[in-house]
Amino acid sequence: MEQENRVVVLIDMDCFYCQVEEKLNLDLRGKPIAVVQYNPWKGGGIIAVNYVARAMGVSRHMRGDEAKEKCPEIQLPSVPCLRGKADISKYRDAGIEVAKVLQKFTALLERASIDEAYLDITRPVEERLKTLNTNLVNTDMLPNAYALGYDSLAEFIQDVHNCGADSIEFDYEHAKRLLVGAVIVSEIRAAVFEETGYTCSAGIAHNKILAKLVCGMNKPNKQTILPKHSINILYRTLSLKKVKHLGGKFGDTVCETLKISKMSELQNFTEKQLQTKFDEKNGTWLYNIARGVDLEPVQARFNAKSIGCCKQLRGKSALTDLDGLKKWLRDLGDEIEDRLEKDALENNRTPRQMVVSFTTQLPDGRDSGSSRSYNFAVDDELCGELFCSKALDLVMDSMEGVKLKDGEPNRKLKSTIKFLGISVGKFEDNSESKKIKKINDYFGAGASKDMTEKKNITSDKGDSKKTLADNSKSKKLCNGKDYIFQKFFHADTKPAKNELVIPKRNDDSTEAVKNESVLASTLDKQESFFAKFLNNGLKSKEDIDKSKIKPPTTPTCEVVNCGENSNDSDYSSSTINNEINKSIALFEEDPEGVARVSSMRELLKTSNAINEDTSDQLEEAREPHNADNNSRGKSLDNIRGNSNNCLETFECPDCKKILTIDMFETHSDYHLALRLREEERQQVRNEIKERKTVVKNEIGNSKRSVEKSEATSTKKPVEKLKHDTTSSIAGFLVKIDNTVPTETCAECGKKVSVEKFSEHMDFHEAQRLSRSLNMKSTPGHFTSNSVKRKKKSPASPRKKNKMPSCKSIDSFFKS
DNA sequence: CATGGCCGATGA
DNA sequence: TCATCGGC
Repeated sequence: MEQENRVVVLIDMDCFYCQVEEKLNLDLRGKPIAVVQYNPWKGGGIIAVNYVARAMGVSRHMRGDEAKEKCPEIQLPSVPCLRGKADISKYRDAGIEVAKVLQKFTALLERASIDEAYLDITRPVEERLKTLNTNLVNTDMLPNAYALGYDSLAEFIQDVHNCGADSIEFDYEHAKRLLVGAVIVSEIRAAVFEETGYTCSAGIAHNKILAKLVCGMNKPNKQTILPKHSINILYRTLSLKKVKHLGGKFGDTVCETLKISKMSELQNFTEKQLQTKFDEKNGTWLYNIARGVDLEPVQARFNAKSIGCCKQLRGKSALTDLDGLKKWLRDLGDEIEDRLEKDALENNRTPRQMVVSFTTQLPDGRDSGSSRSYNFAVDDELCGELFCSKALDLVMDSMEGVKLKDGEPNRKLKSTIKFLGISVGKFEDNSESKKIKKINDYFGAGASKDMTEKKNITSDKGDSKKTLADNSKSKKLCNGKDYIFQKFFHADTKPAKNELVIPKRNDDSTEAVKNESVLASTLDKQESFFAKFLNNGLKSKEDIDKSKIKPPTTPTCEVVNCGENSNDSDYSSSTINNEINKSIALFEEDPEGVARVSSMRELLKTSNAINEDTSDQLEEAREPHNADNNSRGKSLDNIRGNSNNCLETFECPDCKKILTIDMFETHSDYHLALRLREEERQQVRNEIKERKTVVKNEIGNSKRSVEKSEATSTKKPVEKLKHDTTSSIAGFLVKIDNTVPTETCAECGKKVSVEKFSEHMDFHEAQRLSRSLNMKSTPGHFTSNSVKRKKKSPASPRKKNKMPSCKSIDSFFKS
């Protein structure tokens, strides 16, 4: 699964905002429409145009009034306004709805924008190859699909069937995978349509940039394959500026300094030449992309790393006084509060930082942008009021306050503000702090004392003997580990020897606030549970052995939704990403694993395989480090080391990763979550299959098929699982027998048999974890009244020559 | 006055 | 940490 042989897909929703409006208002269907915002002035600015309206010459960059001239019957639904700003929340929600469908097909999904997502389906393709004979793939399985460089898809399929015998350049193994990928993408797009009613287009290639490039070649509601041997055909006429990252100033300088304009011309330069003309990094990037190579991995990211809102304050609305500034900061802060509230419910996370940014008019007339950040204190109440007041502080600070006039505390600002924005980011997972809180509660009164001790340690620069190893809470912490074991394995475990230090988030407000910043910086370094799993998991046994010499570093992970960053990482972020991909790949290699219900039970059986030797060696390895922690920084590192490296390790029976005991809970939940998702994916596949047969049956007997369609599509997902309830993880949720005593789950309201209750709670735990992994595990739902998909093979005139007519590739793109 | 409001990445 | 860029 080398980077060059991936199957990467870009899914792009067709004129998304228009589709959302059409779904919400049936009157708009089939009519020419454009979505506008701020309609008062010249009919508002157009932000989306549907294809009916495009055919009549309406485009973006037009005002509503212009569109009306071009197309008098055009409908102009308007983006609602909230607090004086355009409110795009309904489109955001729609985007999430779509992404949730996509996510059922692969966890390796990167949401690139509100309506776009990259999918790495390399693994699913390999899986499908085991059961699907590519020679049986035909155009009926690929409606609305195209292969670049071919006049018809059939010719490309024929090439694959012939193993590309006609052409020397033909990379059979790769083309075969793209073809199978295209079959999967057809299913994905069908599922999106079935479940949401939205159409989308897709590009299928071996990397992100190419997938993005070809996605736009056939729209709407179409998908395009880019076989390797067609890249040069594409590049011959492709403007360099159409390639992602080259659309801006950098692209301009590349074109100017090299005196080129087409992508293919970039191939005339050596890597060295490109590196000297630009810099090393850009040089190799250009060299690679000129040959269709882009190694950028698809990141597993569902949620945005930041949530922000801003407002352009042009002309008269520019801010000149303090009241205006306050008013807008309050509105922006309130919007952030609203969105954070929703985000916390959906994603179980909290931001650690806010940034306020603004632009002001300089004396010379030029605009100047600035931004200032604030890290939330532990006891900050994250509300609009706080955002507003902190933002005000930051703005005032960097603008040197208000200008005073005539003794009166006047409200004139030093310079007018033309743009204002607040955003929050650096998210931290709530489940982690909740778990920590739970453990703290378990420790009882000791927790608060521990906190003060820790504060002293972190702030006490010179004192090296106060390591965490020798304080009195060691015993209690051992009990805490037992507690974790008992909760998740319902079994007694032997008392542990090594201490487990739990980092604490909850502050004791009665304590002095002096050291708050020190504490905050300690928390800066705190990793999410999942990050710890990943970073520990990516160490092989050999690495652990090596760590006898050098204490293990614990790189933070920036791929989880918390968006952790790390400066002291030994691993590049792409390496970490690869590890995520691998762990997901491991899960995908085991589709039958669904049958094994309780990995927790299995883990219990094998949990005795604790490697005491390794842990002892690790303990030794850390000693010299402990002895040398004079500086505060070292002391902090030491705390991290203690909290992250619980010293007993074992091998996960599911994925063979070496784990530490504190990762037990998280790791088993992780596997459970992955299996659960796989089950969902299978459900989607079965649904699609079922629906296809239903459509076929419809031809023969329309009445009967309607009944069947109703029967299959209106069933609740849980009921659908009944037939294989014994082997299914989702069987946790199914009440098998009415006579069995049940208990109502406080979390989801479902009735669950008492016997299965603990497993049910585990399920919720897994769900929470799943959320923290950006992999939501909401059961698939098929609307019963959604329009059935009509299959239609593209009736394109079949030409003899394989090379396409030399129409400029640019002409495929909308301006 | 006139793409505005997003988001992510990067380099110093 | 902040400024700037790129793209939807």
